[in-house]
Amino acid sequence: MKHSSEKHLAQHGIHPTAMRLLVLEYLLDNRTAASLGQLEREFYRSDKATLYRTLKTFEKKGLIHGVNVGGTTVYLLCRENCSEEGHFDVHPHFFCTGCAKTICLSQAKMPRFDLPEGFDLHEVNLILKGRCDECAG
Amino acid sequence: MKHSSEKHLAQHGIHPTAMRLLVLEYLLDNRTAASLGQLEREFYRSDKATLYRTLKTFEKKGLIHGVNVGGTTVYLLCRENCSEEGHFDVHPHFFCTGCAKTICLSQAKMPRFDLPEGFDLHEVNLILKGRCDECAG
DNA sequence: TTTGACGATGCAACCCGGTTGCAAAGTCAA
DNA sequence: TTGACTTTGCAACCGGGTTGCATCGTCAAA
Repeated sequence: MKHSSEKHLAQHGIHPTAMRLLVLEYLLDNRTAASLGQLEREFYRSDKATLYRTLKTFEKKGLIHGVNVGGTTVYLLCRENCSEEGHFDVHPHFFCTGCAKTICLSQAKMPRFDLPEGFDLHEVNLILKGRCDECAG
Repeated sequence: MKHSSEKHLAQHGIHPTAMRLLVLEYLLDNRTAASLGQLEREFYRSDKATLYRTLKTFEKKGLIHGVNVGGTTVYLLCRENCSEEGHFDVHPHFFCTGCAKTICLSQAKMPRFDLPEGFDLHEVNLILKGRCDECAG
């Protein structure tokens, strides 16, 4: 499916290089979030900085979004409606303390929050931690 | 009120040293969360490791709790019912992108979350980001 | 086909928060 | 006073994240 990944990149205005295709396909295949460290381990031949900049490019162009999970940032593919204009798929994420995977709870709605008078809400960072179905039990 | 801080420490089984009293009083006075970095700046004469261990001791003994805000951990005083046995004051926190202060929204209730089948929830990390009443406007 | 511009890559180095080992200093009770 | 235990200070380290810079690849204009 190299073709479709290239298209995917093109749709977000990202020049498709070998590295970028590899990273994108890894994210597509893997279905869970990946951190810079994971990518470093996966693509041990290539450079940290390149991977870092690849992720940053993807994020800027609205292809993935970063979630901070206890100190490190993991990246997940965005749903359709994100672009360079902004990220619009705000939803909770679940971090499994067993397998250390992070998954989107895209179907879960973000609850409403009542802030004190005069407060202005821009962003909600919601991480649920526990064990996934495979690790619980 | 040195006396009351000492009592505060004693209640949690913490030996009251000069450093610990200073840090506790700083936390009491300041009313917002403090990071290790902030403490380093505030008590620039003293050592990072000491401050670090002070915070860790406080946390372990249930006097403060740490909240991860975009990469760095900030610490806030706990409400009454925390101890070495565990932390029981789960609530959202608000991080102001203007003044970089973190405050407890202790009055706000943690919403319920519906997880997929078989998932096990242990901990909720909820950070609201935006501007506080002083920084908005 | 050559040249030049620009983007992508690799390498090295750095920053910063967090953390640990170890020796010195302090505390306290026997 | 001694010895055990705790706290502190110093130094060093670790890992994630980030940047500067030189090199390389690509592509289009000359």
